[in-house]
Amino acid sequence: MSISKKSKKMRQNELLSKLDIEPFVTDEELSDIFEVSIQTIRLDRLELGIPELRERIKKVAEKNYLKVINLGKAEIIGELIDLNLNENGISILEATKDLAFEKTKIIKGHHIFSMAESLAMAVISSKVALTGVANMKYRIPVLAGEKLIAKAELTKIKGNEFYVHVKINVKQEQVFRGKFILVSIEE
Amino acid sequence: MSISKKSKKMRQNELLSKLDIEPFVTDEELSDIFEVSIQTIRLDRLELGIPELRERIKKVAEKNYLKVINLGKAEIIGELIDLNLNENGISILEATKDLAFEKTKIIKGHHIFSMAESLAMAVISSKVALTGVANMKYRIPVLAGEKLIAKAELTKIKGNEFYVHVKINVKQEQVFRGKFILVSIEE
DNA sequence: CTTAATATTAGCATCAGGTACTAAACACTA
DNA sequence: TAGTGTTTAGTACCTGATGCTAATATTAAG
Repeated sequence: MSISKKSKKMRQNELLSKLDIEPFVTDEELSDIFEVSIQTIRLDRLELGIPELRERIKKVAEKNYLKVINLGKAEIIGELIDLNLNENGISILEATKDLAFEKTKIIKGHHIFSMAESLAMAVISSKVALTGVANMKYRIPVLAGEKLIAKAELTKIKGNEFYVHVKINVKQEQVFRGKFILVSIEE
Repeated sequence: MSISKKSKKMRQNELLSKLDIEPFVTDEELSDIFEVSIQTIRLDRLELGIPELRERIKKVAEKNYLKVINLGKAEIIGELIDLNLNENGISILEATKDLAFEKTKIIKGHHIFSMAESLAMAVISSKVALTGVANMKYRIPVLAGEKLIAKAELTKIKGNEFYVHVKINVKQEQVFRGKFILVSIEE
C-alpha cells in the first residue's frame, strides 16, 4: 500500500549505508525508518551479516580505543629540557608564526601532534618504535607566540608495549593530551 | 579472612583507576578481581557515579566517533591535480626522503595526515574551517620515493558541517583513510 | 562484652536489546 | 491454483544491568 514501500534489495542496501553512517540505531528505530516489522530488520541483519547494536557500538569503541599509526623514530620536536629514560620527560616549544596558518595564527595541529609523539618516543629507550595512539584529544587552538610545555610519562610496560601519557599545556591550560602506545621492534 | 582484603576506600580508588585504564569490564569480572560480590561492585559504582558497562562502551565509541581537532585552514600539501568544489578532489605527493625518518625511510605520519587534511579542506568552499576527525586509520607505512595519491570526497553536508572522506593510496594499496568533519566558521 | 553503625551479600522483579526458533499470513508469478 | 519468497507474529531465552528489600558480617565505640 505504502508509496515508499521498496523491494527487499533496496531496503537492504539502504540499511547497509544507514548503519555505516550511523551505527548506533536500534532495530526498533530501524523498523520505524523502513516501515517494516522488527523481525524483518532482524532477518535483514542476519542475511547481511550485520551484528546487533551492542556489538556495533563495541566495535567502534574498540577500534578507536587503540588506533595504530605507523611511524619511525622521530628527531625531537621542541627543546628537551628534562628526561628520565623510561620514566618521564619535558619539552618546550615556542610556537613561532611559521608553524601557524597565516590568516588565523592558529598553530597547525600536526605540529602539536609531532611534539607529543617525539617526546613520547624520546622517553623510551628502544631505538625504533611503532606507535599506536589512543584517546588523543586536541582541546583548544594554540596561537602563534605561545609557549607549549609537553610532559610525557611512561605509565605502563606490557611486554614490548610502552604506554606513554603526554599532556601539552599553554600556561595553565591543557591544549592536548594523548596516550601513546610505543612498540619496540627489532631492526 | 583474605589477606588482600582492603578497605572500601582503597577498593573504590582501585576500581576508578582500573576502569579508567580498562573500561570494558563487566561487574561480574570486577567482582572476581576485587573478591567481593557483584552487589558490592554495583554499590561502589553507584557511590562513585560510574555508569554501567554498556554506557561506558557507548561513551568511548561516541567520543572517538567524532573527535574534534582544532585547526585553521591549511595551504595544500601535495599537488592538486583535480578539484570539483563541494564534490571531490585529487592530490599527489612525491614522498621525498626529507619527509621520512633517516634510518627507516618511513614517511612521518603527520605528513600523510596533513596531506589528507589539506585536501579535505580544499574541497570545501568555505574559507576557514574547524576540523573533526573520525575513523582515522594509517594502514601501512609509506617509504621515501613512493607516490601518494589522495582522493577526497564530500559525502554529506549537515548544517555547517561538511563530511569529507579521504583515502590515500600508494599504487593500489590504501595507506590511509579518514573521515574529516569540517565546520565552517565566521571570521 | 555488647551495642550501634557501617559494609557486604543475597534474592528477586524488571528492563533493553537483542538471539533463535516456529508458525502463520501475504504477495507474486507461472 | 499451487508453489515460492517475503514479511509478520509470538514465544522462550540471554546478558548485563537497575532498583529494591532483607539479612548477615565487620568494625568501632561505649
